[in-house]
Amino acid sequence: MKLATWNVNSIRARADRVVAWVERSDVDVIAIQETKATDEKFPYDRFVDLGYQVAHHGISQWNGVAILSRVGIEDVQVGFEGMPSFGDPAVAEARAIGATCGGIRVWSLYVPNGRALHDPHFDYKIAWYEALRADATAWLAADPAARIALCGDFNVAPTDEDVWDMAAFVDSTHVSPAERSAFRSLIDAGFTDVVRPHTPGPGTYTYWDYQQLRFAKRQGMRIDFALCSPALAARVTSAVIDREERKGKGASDHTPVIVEFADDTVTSGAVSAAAEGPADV
DNA sequence: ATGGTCGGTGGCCGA
Repeated sequence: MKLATWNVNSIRARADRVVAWVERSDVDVIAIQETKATDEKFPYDRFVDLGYQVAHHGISQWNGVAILSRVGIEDVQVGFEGMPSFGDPAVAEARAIGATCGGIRVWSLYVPNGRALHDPHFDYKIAWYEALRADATAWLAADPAARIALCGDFNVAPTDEDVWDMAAFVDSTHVSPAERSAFRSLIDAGFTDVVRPHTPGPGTYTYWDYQQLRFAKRQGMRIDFALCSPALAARVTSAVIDREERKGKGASDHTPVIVEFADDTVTSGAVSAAAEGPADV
């Protein structure tokens, strides 16, 4: 059972490339961020044709999150309890969608960027983290055996080795103590970065800025994660960061991150040959 | 060269 998370940076500009990646990657569930599309403009058919069910939440040309699944997609939830709003007037942005896929509670999350250390967007980012931590803590408290995956673009490099050079990040966002503390609160709440043990650093990144030839110079950041609850983390067999997908014309500035779980992890919702095939013969 | 690129949009803004 394979689960991926990927900030695609526009699903319409990148539809062919995303479809091709999904097709050859053979993933069962994909959490997508930054679709940059309203629900009306999301290319549902491209993925339905590949056998996926689609849940998308987009309300403007900004943000936008989706979950694609071929193991069922139930109890879709837009946003989480207490998720902060932003702007004047304050609006709830399209940064979180959850769904249960094959017994796993999957969240596709696009954490606010923060923009600058003293920008109102930075306070929004910290508040967003705190609300997520509070809600995620409640989910685990309600069911300590729950299989939960918090997937997405967390817009924080949790450790110094998650950026190419700390000297380049003086007075920058993504590495500040407040942001790292906010990220760590999710870890402390019981969620594990299950990819890191399989993709050790330094130099292992999920994002390279389009500017300044960052990819060619191998100057990236590890900011995309799949944080799993204890019961789900225990079932991980491997994980990879698909650096190849960052190459070439028309690439997103983020790469897909893929986690593989033990084969019997899917517990319900799957429409498979095994479920449909002959029994008691 | 104190920025170099993208995407959505058609006013520059966001990353």
